[in-house]
Amino acid sequence: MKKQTLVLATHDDQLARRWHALGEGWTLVRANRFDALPAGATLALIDAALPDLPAFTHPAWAKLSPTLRMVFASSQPNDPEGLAAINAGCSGYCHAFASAEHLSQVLNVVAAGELWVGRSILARLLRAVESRTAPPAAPAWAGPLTEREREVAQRAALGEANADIAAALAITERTVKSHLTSVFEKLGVNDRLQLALRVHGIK
Amino acid sequence: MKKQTLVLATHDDQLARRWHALGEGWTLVRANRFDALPAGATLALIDAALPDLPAFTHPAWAKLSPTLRMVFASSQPNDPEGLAAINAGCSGYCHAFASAEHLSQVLNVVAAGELWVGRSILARLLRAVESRTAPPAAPAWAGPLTEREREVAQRAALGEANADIAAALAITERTVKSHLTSVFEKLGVNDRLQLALRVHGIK
DNA sequence: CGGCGCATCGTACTCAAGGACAGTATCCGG
DNA sequence: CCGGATACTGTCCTTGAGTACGATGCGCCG
Repeated sequence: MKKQTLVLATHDDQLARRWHALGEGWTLVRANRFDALPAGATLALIDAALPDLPAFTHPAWAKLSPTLRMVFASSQPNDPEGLAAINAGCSGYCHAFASAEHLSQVLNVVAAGELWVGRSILARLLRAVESRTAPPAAPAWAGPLTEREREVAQRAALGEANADIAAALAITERTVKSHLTSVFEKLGVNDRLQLALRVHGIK
Repeated sequence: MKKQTLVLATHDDQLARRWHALGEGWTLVRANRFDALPAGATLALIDAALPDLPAFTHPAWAKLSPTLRMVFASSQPNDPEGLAAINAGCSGYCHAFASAEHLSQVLNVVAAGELWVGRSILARLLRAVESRTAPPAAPAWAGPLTEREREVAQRAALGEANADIAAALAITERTVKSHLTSVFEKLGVNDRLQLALRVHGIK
């Protein structure tokens, strides 16, 4: 297997020496600045402390990400920064002073085209989706509601007028209002807008 | 480095032979059933097609996960199953017939205490949080709105009454209505509920 | 059987929302 | 200097939403 070129992008000589320790398996190239990333490179380990590092929202990241697989290394990793890095197009996020074994593993994974994020971030991601993949199975808001009330609430929460709901369910507008009154009371809200926010998980 | 024991849990002999190919680096042990997982094992590759596999919600998973690092291997991987597996306590999720190199990588990562999920699931996770962390950064809905209109729209979308918004912004309720009228017109909606759905990314 | 929950429908009332029509003041760029 | 955008305010009016105070019919369970 031919050695792949790995760009070590850091301004910190000490860190650079440390990173050079993971020498086997890679053709190492040093870059002192973000601007100095070699054009043809395909894999880079990027120090969060680089002086000229652009903000994650800067288009430079989007420009690089399609061709360059970037691992963002922070000396003080934290979840928000990690998420931002991944969102910016980085393929990995880890501790800058991690062990050579760990860094190698991260780089191997990323070089293989996968993404790497740590336990902590993954756990946070899972928690985030959990709360939005679970609802469809068990609509938490519909706890004490009856079947009919749920139908009406669902439609009201999507912005349908009472008259439309009545027509759709083949009942009177009066009945729709009746159901909604029950729904409001049971869910402890005052109007259909509050209901909508509740149903859709806002507030 | 002492070889770690890896349990290959599958009922499928063909798959078992295939998995035995990743022999180096592990002490391989075969298990034919979920019930037959060795008590002291610390790492297991589990076939999704196991006949006696309990549902992910079954307590058996929670009982195993603290001591046993499980990689769930499906012959037809899909995101929902992957998410369920991770939520059930598995440390990894991958394709059952993936290459030996790929499986080794997954197992190494998991053995190191990290979690492994594929690009696809990770991307889905990112999208899920993106939509709840990004909005503050780039409110797409506020395209043609003026600064003041945005403030009013934001509050209205959270269910505040016109009078409350007026009080909060130290203006007249009439002015709030005026701004909202502009907002409705610009966003092509009819009332504050539609506005709320738009602002919060529903519809 | 009698109570209870659920779904349905009626009339009447109050009120916030939103639109119609209009006016004043500021600031900025051609 | 004037047109245009923005912010702010006013009055009048219509309408939908929500509530109050009812009523009827049905199925279920003790």
